[in-house]
Amino acid sequence: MIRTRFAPSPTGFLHVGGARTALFSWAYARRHAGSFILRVEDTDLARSTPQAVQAILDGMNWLGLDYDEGPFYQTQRMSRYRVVIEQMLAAGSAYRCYMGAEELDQLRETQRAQGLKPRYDGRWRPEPDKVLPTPPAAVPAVVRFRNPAAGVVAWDDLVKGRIEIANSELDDLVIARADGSPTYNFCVVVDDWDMGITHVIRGDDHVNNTPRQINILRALGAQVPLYAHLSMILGDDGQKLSKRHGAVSVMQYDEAGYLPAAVCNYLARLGWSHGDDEVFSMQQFCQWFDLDHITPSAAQFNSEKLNWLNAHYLRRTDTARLLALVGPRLAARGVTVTAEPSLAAIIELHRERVTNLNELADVAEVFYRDLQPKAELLAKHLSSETLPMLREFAAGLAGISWEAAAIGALIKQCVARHGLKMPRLAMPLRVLLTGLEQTPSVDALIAVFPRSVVIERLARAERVAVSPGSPV
RNA sequence: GUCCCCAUCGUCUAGAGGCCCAGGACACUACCCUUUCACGGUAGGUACCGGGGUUCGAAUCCCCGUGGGGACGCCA
Repeated sequence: MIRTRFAPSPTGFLHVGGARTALFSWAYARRHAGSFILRVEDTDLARSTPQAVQAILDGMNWLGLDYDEGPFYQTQRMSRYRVVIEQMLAAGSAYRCYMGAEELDQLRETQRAQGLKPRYDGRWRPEPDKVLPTPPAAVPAVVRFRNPAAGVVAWDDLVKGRIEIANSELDDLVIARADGSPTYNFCVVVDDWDMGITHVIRGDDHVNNTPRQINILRALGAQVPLYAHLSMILGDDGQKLSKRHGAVSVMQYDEAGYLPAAVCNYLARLGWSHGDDEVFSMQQFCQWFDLDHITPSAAQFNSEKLNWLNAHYLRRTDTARLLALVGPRLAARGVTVTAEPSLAAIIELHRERVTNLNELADVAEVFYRDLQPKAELLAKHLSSETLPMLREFAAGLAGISWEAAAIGALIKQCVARHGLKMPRLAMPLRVLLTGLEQTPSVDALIAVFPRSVVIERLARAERVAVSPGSPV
């Protein structure tokens, strides 16, 4: 039985890197009919917040990443960690260290100055023939793990291949602070062990923690899980994703009008591939996903490709669903959606032309709110040549049946009678009706509006025409 | 500084010794479609970081270099 986990620390929102890690862990469990566990690593009381926990939950929910167990909170497992620490102390795989924090800082500084890797020097580490100093009464002890002194720790990383690190590179890490609280690397080990995690899929910033964790796991007599370290995701500019470099919450993609399916699909293809397949459902992804075919190198986020994918998904989403998605967005903007013109018809007409839900809302807004065309656009498309044709068209509107075909016929008629090309009429119509130069074909566009609104908006041509300084 | 990791078009990637003078996708350019803009269609340019090996043969294996990244906390 395969068991994977996603273990974020709630110190901020769920960003794309975390989301991708969660997605891969989730997909791997789904692929193998295993369990996906959510564990909140909140041992840093100072930085963890309930809002951040909620933000992570929201993000996962939006993406559709459901978990089978959890969320577990490390802060609720403190008694368990304490028990394990006592066991290790008793077994001799951990020991108390009375070296103060300043003393440690000093040591590290000296080592660094000498060009050495800063490490604890093992002065309180018990050895067979070693005489330990007398514990100072006033200094509270930390507990350190007694890391093996010799040999190498190695594992076959499922993404990066075999990684070996000499134990001599590792020092005896603190597993319990002076106040008795357990530290990160230790909690992870106990949790992964207790929760029976078989595959640890996480960011490759944890590669350096892995040998330490393996050593502790071994000291505990626990089964060592398999590890897969995912390389990081870089921002659009190739820079590391950070708050100032556009690291955004996945929920911001929701706000920006992206579909979760598109974001998932995009994230899935970032660092993972299945031949030439680019567009696939989450269901398909879960059938295909495996840990081979994951790239070991870092990937740069590409918003343009995400946009393309989103547009693609938008085109495939049925109108009813889009209606439910766009409606609230319009409401949030204070736009009242009325029966006429029909929002469904507006969406139908524009769904192939936009890349996100907000653009769909933007264009819908034009129908429900009378946005004034810009003077320069009117000046550009209205002329003494087109004005009579426009009048004739507006007049003709009253007597035809209200459908795109009839409207189109009227347009062709007017254009032909004046011996002009189609755009000479289509462009002023677009601008007068929507304030935009780019719209779907005008006949279809007009058919969506109520007849009265069209006539009213076309009347604007007259007002422009009489104003002084117009090119008419 | 020490240790670890990474390296194919601008970007995401295919590629697990011959199928590759390197394939797909986004982006880009041109053309077609066309009532504008998209969509769609067709065509096109652009890449194996460098140097040494190994081999009949290397994008693929090995070594060195270079570049990038990560880690060295009583943070996670």
